[in-house]
Parts: sequence; structure tokens; C-alpha cells
Amino acid sequence: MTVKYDPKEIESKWQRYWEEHKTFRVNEDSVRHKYYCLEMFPYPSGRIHMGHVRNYAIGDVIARYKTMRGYNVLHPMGWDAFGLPAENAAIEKGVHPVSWTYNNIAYMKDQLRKMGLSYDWDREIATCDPVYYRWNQWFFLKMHERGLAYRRRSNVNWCVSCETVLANEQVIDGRCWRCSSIVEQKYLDQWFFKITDYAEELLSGCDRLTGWPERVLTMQRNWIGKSIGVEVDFPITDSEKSIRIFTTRPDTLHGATFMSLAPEHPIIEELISGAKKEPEVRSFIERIKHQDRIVRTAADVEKEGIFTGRYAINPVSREKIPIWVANFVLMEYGTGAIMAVPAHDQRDFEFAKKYNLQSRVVIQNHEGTLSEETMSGAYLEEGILVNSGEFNGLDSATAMEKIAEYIESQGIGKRTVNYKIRDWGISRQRYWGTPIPVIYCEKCGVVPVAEKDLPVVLPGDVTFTGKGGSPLLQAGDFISTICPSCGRTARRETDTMDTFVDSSLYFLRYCSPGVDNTPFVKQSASYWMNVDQYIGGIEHAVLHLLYARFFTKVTRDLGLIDVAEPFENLLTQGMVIKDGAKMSKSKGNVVDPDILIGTYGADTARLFSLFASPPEKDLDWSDRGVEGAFRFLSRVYRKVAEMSPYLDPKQNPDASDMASYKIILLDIESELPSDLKRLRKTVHQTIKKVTDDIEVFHFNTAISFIMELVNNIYLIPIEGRTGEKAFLYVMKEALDSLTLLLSPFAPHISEEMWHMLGYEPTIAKAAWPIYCTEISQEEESLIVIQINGKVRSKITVPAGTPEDEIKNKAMSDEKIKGLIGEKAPKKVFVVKEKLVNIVI
RNA sequence: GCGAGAGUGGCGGAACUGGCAGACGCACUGGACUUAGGAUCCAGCGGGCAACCAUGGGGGUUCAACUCCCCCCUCUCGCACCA
Repeated sequence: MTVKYDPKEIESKWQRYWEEHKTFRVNEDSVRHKYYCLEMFPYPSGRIHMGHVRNYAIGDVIARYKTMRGYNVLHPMGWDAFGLPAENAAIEKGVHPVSWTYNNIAYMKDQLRKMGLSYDWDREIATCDPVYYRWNQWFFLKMHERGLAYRRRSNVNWCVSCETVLANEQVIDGRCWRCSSIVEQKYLDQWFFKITDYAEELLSGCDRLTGWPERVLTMQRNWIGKSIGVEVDFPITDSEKSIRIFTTRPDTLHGATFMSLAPEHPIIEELISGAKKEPEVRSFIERIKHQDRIVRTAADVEKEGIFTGRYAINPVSREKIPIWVANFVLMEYGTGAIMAVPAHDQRDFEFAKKYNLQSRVVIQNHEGTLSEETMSGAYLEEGILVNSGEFNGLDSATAMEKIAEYIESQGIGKRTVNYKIRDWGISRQRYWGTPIPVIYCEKCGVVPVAEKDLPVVLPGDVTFTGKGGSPLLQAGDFISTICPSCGRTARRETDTMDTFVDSSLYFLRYCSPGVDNTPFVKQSASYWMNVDQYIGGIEHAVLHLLYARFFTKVTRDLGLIDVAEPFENLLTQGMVIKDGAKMSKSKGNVVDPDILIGTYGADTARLFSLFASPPEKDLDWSDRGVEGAFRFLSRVYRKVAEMSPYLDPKQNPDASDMASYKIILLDIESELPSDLKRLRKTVHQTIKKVTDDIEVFHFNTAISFIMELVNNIYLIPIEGRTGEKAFLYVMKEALDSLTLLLSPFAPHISEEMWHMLGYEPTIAKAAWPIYCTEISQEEESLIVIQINGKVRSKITVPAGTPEDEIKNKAMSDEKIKGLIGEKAPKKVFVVKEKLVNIVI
């Protein structure tokens, strides 16, 4: 009789069971240790893809494993539901974003359900729900009160295709992070979150995030871009004014032989106005300003500049130096002006060379060989100060300090810290997002919406044309309102928030979803937060993950939570690759999860995506490999089905004592036949190895150990032994353990087998198996015998044999004796339980 | 250019703190069972007839190196005129 593994039937059966019994619902329980396992929630684009399957399979193993280890596990799921695709669908297909989004959610939720993921669906959230996004607005108001949300007119990144503004982080290589269109600059009134106030803490916090991958931390540190230096004023000749520069190299101050200004620097107007050079400089500036920003900031673009005709005084050397305008100087960084030290800065070196400007060595190398005439590049190393007046002879590190002190004592500058990170521009000129809760009144100006009036709900009746900016601009009823302060008619803000605001809070909201008088219940958040394990793609290394950290710190400063960091441990899973490229529609190499699950079942899909590669590495998809995973599950199922009539008391009245097999095995341990003894040993070793590997997320090797166990179970013949009690006890232990070990990876089949083995559901709440060290211990060790590092023989010795005895046995081994003859070995190395190396 | 990671059979990948390189799976080969096998079970499977040779290449340390050190090559990712 062959039993067929039918995943379709098994999986829908157990999915229904879990749903009906609310198996994965959790509540706060102060007695138990909590574990918050979170995967990045998806954008409801329509259907899940293999990246989601992998991400959620990983998270589910962790959540299920921790549950079986006795933790009270919070494992929620929701929808990052605001965003452009919904609005584009409205423009292209005439479907309202609300129905488009909720239809997608319904479909994708069903897909996730079919994956058998252990979510507490009672905590589901959708960020486009006013019940959710009112708290975005509430946080906005709180931040506005604290000066952390402010409005400013500025040059912003404008995506022509999305017709909206982008934050700096959202511009990748000069292109939109979402649609890859070229990003232009536009001068607009925008709302910003003052993330720069937290730059230092966001940076120093990186050091404490020991559970994060180093490369993510590096990317964040890089993005924040802290540099310590000094600001110095350079007086302009024939003027009362001076130009302030920022430098990280105050030790080279005496070597500043000219200055370079950003083309946007406001002082230029004054410097050139009325002068002979005015038209020439003006046309240069105009040309550079129109240059593409990406082109202009690319490192390999040729340095260009123009002399303004004016001079400044180097405040330490008192020398008169020319003021230039240069394309590579950025207005947004530092003060928009630099002192140029050609001898010790490569950019200045190239610039000076091109325009034949003076250069002066002020840091001499230790050989004393540097000279302006012979240098082929800037000297950037440390050295001894020369040509620097009273500072001559100091080493550059000391000079750095001394000159900074001197500048401060003279009142011509100060030590400062600069960051590359800019404030987070959150205004988006789009409909499908959280309305920014602000009202503009002719009399009162910018007035925040009163807390009691939240949420500001998106109007439903808008038309989507794709032209003329945000659809909200046409929503008259939405726009016209009354000023909360003076009562006159006023106008509502029509910009909506960046959707990254939504994902900066959701992990907090999961702690107490649905509450309507507070963003989250403080008590719940203090129980669950922070997230013990967060899992998602690397692409959010500096976007979502930085914003979420920022929001968490603000939330803490508002007194709402105690934690400073949202995510204790971060796992960034690799991409899913097929035929050498990332799976994507444009490459045409996608595997549809629906078809995959429809053909082989969710357990196979999960098992393969966990087995094929370690989670943080890219996963090479293989249809053959999927079949292999399916074959393995079938093989497991067949064995359990074969044994179940003998092991399940419901099917076999003689098996009523099976429940106490653990105790019985203790008594008969020493009488077991050797093949059963061997199997027991393997079972206990496997429990240990699988447990250890799950702990460090080595799911691929954990699964391979389970496979080995199955191979070993198959090696025990069953013919004629079904009446043998000892055989049944050992089999029971093996199959029970196997089923439990497999259950986080392939939960449906495990649930079914658990039932076949005579247990009541659900295996999800069963205890993780424990191994017995004594049983798992090998009685014999295999010792490899090497001569000069080459394997020559192998012997087995009882475990724990002392070193000198192992050595003697090795030396008297026939093969070895034959090879070394009568010669006495030079030296013999013995590694306990492992090997002997004889050096001759 | 700078920083991080990686390079192991035909393929995906194993290898603890330096101790049998290639676990496990895929593919392949053979056998068994069978009317049949593309199901299943069992076995073999880096190269070489062998001594031996093999973890991107070259050197080094060591009794012993995928693992540690130095040089070089290739790939992936991130940053990139940030003063």
C-alpha cells in the first residue's frame, strides 16, 4: 500500500484549523518571555513574489521555533498600503486607489494564508486606513510642536515621472528610487522632519546595534557622514565682509593659496556686481547651475572655475589670495565655500594646475623631499609643518589642535561638526498618502489642525487625470476649511506625507492595533518592544531603517516608550536569483508563487527557499531543487504513514503505552539492538544540531541534518519487527522528533503527521524536543592517522581514550607500521577524539 | 578611487576555535522491485591507471591551512569632488 502525500488537502485542512482556533493569537503575558518577530510588511502591489515567500518563510521559522521554545511570540503582518502604484492604476484603469488597494490586500492576504504563516491576523493593519494614518498626523503635530516638523522653501529633488518630490535618500544615482527616472531640482515650499537634530544619536547608536549586519551600519554611518573640523573667516579685501569656510584640515591653513566658492554662494553677487568681470562670471555660474546635478557631483567630471577678480586675506599667513568660483564646491555642504590648499588636497591640486594657481607645501614628509615644483599630486599624509609661521615644526596631528585653538582665540572661527545628512523632506504632491494636517490662513499663517479634529481624511470623490499635479488640488470641499485659530475661511494643505512615515510607526502600532485614543498603549509597547528580530531586504538599509530609528527616538523623547532603538537584531535576506539575474518581470524570469504552491504546496515552497541557501545570501532558484524538496517531504510522509498504524494508540490498541515511550526507553536502553541504539543516537544528535543551527539561522544546514535523519530512519528495515516493542518505541521517538524538528519549516505536513502519530493538534504549541547528551554521545571515536599530514589509516577507539593510548594504538596499526618501518618518528601529534599525525 | 562581502565538484551549497575538503540536495550512473517506470528503495558519484593532484592565482607561517599572514586577479554590493 502506498500512501500519497497530497499537500493540497493537508494544507487547506490545517490552514482552516489554525484560523478557526486562532492558534496564533497572542496577548501580553508578563509571566512569559516575549519575543517580537517582525518581517517588513509588503506593499499591496497585487500579488506576492518569491522575495516575499523567502522573507516570510524565514520569519515564520523563527516565530514558530521561538513559540515551541516557550516564548510568547508576537508575529504580526500588515500592509504598507499607501503609494504611487495605486494612484497610477487610478489614472490608467480608472479604478479608485481605495478599491484597488483593498482588492490587492484581499488577494495577497489569501496568498499569505496559503503559505501557512503563523501570523496573529487580529493585529493586521493597513496604513491607508484613517484609523492608522491619523497617528501619522498626530505625530506630525507633536513634532511640529517641538520644532521637529517645519516648512521651508528650498531646492528639492523632483521626479518628473512620479510628479512629486523625493527625499535625498530616495534619489539613487540621480534617479528616482522607485521608477528610475532622472531627478530634477525644483524650488518649492516643503515640509521637513528635522532628522538632523538626531544625526549624532543616530550615528552613535550604530555602535550599539551589534545585532545588525556591519554593512548596513556602514551605509548608515556613511549617509550620516559626520566630519569634525573648523570654520574660519577669510576677510575680503576692499570690503567689510568676510567669507566663512569649513575645513577638516586646519593644519594646512597656511597653505591656502586661493578660495573656491559654490556657484550658488550668495556673496558672489556682491563680489562681482559692477565689476569688469561681472558678465563673464555670471555666464559661467548660469552654465554650471544648469548643469545636471548628477553630472556636476560626479567625481570624474573635470573641475572648472572662474576668477571673480576679487581677493581675500588668509587670516593666518596674512597673504592676499584670489577668490574663485568652482563647479565642484557644493552650497549644501559646510558653508559653500572652501579654502583651497593645492599641496594637500587633490581637488585643489588639479584645480590649481589647470588654472596655474600658486601652491605651497605646508606639511613636509618625513624625508623632507616635498616641493611644489616636483609634486605630481597632493600630499595627504601626516608630516611636519613648514611655511606655517609659529606652527613650524609641529607634527600635523598636533598642529590640527593648536591651529584650531588659535583660530578660536583670535575670534576668527570655531570648531564645528558637519553632517552630510539633510533634513527629511516629507511633502509629496500626490493623493494616495497621509494628508499633512495643516491649514493655511490668510491672517494666522500656518496653523496645525487641532488634535481633536484628527484624522484629516482623504476625500473619496476625486478624479485622477495624471495631469496638473495632485488630485487633491481639485478637491474643493477638502481644501476649503475654517481656520482653527481665527475662524475665517482657510485652505488645507494638499500635500501628503512620504509613505516612509507610515512604515516608521507600524511596529509600534502592532503592539496595540485598533486603539483609537492613542497611537499605541504604552504598557503594551513596553512589553513587546523592541523588535527582537527584524527581517527584510537590504534595499532599505538607509531609507526605512534610518527613518524608523529616527521616529523611535522621537517617540522616546515624547515619553511614549523607553527604548531608543526599534530593531534589536536585523537579518537582511538575499535576493532570489534565477538564470543569473534577480527575479523580475522585466527579465521574464519570475516564478509565480501561486503556481508553485498550487503544484507542490506551501511546505515545499518554504522548505526549498530555506534549504537552497543561507538566508543572508542570494538564493539561486532551481525548479529541480524544488522537486527535490517535494520528494523529501513525500519520503517523510510515507514513513510516518507506514508506521502510524503501529504507533498511534487510536489505530493500534497495543500501542496504548506509546505515550510513555520516553520513560520505557530509559529502562531498556542497555538492551536495545545495535541498529536501534544507533538510530537513537542519531536522533539525539540531530535534535542538537538542528537546534543549534536554527539559533544562528543556518536553516539550510538544519534541514540537511533532518534529511540525514530521515535517511537513517529508512535504513532500519521494518519487515517482521512491527511486533517488537523496542523497535516501536525507538521508531516513535525518531518520528516524533523528526516531525517536531520539521514543523517550523514545513508546518502543514508536520501538523498532519503529528496527528497521525497519535497527538492532538496543534504541533505549533508543542514543546521543542530536547536531546539527551548521554544518548547523543558517541561510544567510539574515529581516529584519522596521518603521516606527515597525509591520511594513511583510520582506527576506532573507545570515546575518552587518553592521548598516549591513542598514540600507541596508532603506532601499532598494521598499515602505519608498514609505512614507517623501524624508524622512530621525529614527533607525534595527537588531537583528542580526532587524529594522530606522525612526523617522520 | 575608497569601504564591505564573496570566489570550493557538472550545479546549489557544507566544513566548529587550524585537524579526514566536498555534509545535504540537484544532475548523472548502476542495481533492486516491476507488464512498465519518468514512482519507490539501495548503492556509486572531484580529477588521475597509480604515486598523487585539487578550495581564484602566487608566496609564507605550521606537524597540519578552505580556515591565519603578505602580494595579485575576478565578481557582487555600497559610497564616491562632502572640503
